[in-house]
Amino acid sequence: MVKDLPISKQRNSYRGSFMLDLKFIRNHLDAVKTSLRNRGYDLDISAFESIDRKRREILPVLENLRHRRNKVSEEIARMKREGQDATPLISEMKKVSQEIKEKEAALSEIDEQLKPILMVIPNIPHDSVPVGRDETSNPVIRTWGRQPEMQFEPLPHWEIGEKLGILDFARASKIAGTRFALYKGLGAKLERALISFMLDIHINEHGYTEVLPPFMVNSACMTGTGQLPKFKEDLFKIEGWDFYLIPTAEVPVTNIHREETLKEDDLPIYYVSYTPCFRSEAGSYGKDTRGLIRQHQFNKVELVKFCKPENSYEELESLTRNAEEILRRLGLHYRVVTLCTGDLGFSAAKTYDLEVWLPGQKLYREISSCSNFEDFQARRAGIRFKRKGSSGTELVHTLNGSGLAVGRTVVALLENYQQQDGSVVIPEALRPYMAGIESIPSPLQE
RNA sequence: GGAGAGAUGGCCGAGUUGGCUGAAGGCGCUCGCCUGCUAAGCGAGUGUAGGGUUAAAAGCCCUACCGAGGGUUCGAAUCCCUCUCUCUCCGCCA
Repeated sequence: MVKDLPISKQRNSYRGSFMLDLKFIRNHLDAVKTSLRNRGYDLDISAFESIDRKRREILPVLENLRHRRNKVSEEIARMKREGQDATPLISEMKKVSQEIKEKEAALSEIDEQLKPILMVIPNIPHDSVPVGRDETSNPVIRTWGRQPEMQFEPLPHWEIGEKLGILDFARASKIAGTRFALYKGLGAKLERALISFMLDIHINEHGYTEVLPPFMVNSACMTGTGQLPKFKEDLFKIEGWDFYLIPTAEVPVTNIHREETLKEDDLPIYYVSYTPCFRSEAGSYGKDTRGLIRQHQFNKVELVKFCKPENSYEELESLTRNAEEILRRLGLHYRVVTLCTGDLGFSAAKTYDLEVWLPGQKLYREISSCSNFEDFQARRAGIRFKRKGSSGTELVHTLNGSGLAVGRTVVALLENYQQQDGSVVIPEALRPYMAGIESIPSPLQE
């Protein structure tokens, strides 16, 4: 548990860390360029280098001028105290001051050019990430369970849900529009049961601390986790405010420790958080238009970790296992794939997707995405830690993964547990959360 | 929405007739000493980031940072402006 964390307040969000990023790119230019090309990003080296060079020319000059100013100001103070005439020095310093102002303006202009370049460079994939162009190159690394055998033609979940009277898409679109759902009766209860079920397992068995964050965040948070500035179109923004609806709990939860320096003993930190998620789904017009798969608003239970760099890859494995555990308890057949370089998200260094089997649609569908961001988000958000007995600080590594997407879990349950008579069996593990009922009965049975 | 108060180092808390304060003092923490345990006591140290020096590190030098941004000035934690946040009272409200 974290207690009384000091908040370092002196920086303006990415200024201090901004430099580290710069130095790394400068020192590993070719390697950076190559790994970014693997994920389809073209880094303009010459533009970067010329701006960086200008910056490094100005900085020492500016610092020397400031040094001079500091020294002479001391001298002026001394002379005045001793009743001497400091007028000549003062007038000389006027010129120096003017020069400092000019250099400062030049430097900040350079920073303004550099910042947008740096902020849109994606993370560098981990060595273990397979090189590939798109999702067709994602290797399956393991599979659990098997496809259920059905003696009838399975229906897609939207038909099941509407027949059972637990999902109402028509009225949802009257209330809000397309890509929204209205859950009713046992449908609403099922969604709520899954949230509690997932939270309880992660809290009680996997050691996560539950948090319930704001569902709107400011732009500093969105920049910290990497949604801004590049993916503004995917977000819902509150008009007239610096508030965005969160697209995932990753954003508020990772930003819990923005601009903080944690103690070594605090790490690792595990958080689990239920939140609704809001996504514009810009650019996915006509895709998954039916059912619960792709909604503007959906529920998700999210796992978030902060850890020391040397542990982050084993933490990724255990986080992924924690997410898988939910599917296993629910008896849902799934597979785990590693995202290849071309399919990797902007901020991630490595990602495993859990894909659940959907018999109604006869395909595997992403239900969880578990990523290690290494220090990418920590650098942007200024999340550090201090090792015992050593001076200086280091960036933490951050990870997160869905544990699980709740709406898609409902989809999987409806499609995998549908019966010939139209009812849907509730898996045993979930029954305590459903007031003990064993199935959602078909209206025809009553 | 109206009226006030405030934001300083890990914490508490000085510093507001601008100058030698990166920042008194206390607490905490670290190391050493002392005390046959514990407590107390004594001494020293104790921010972050960037740049330079170095083969590297240590060390040393420089710069920046007293909520954020801008301004005045030879010089600002100290003066002015804007913003953010926190707190108190009144009103309103789930």
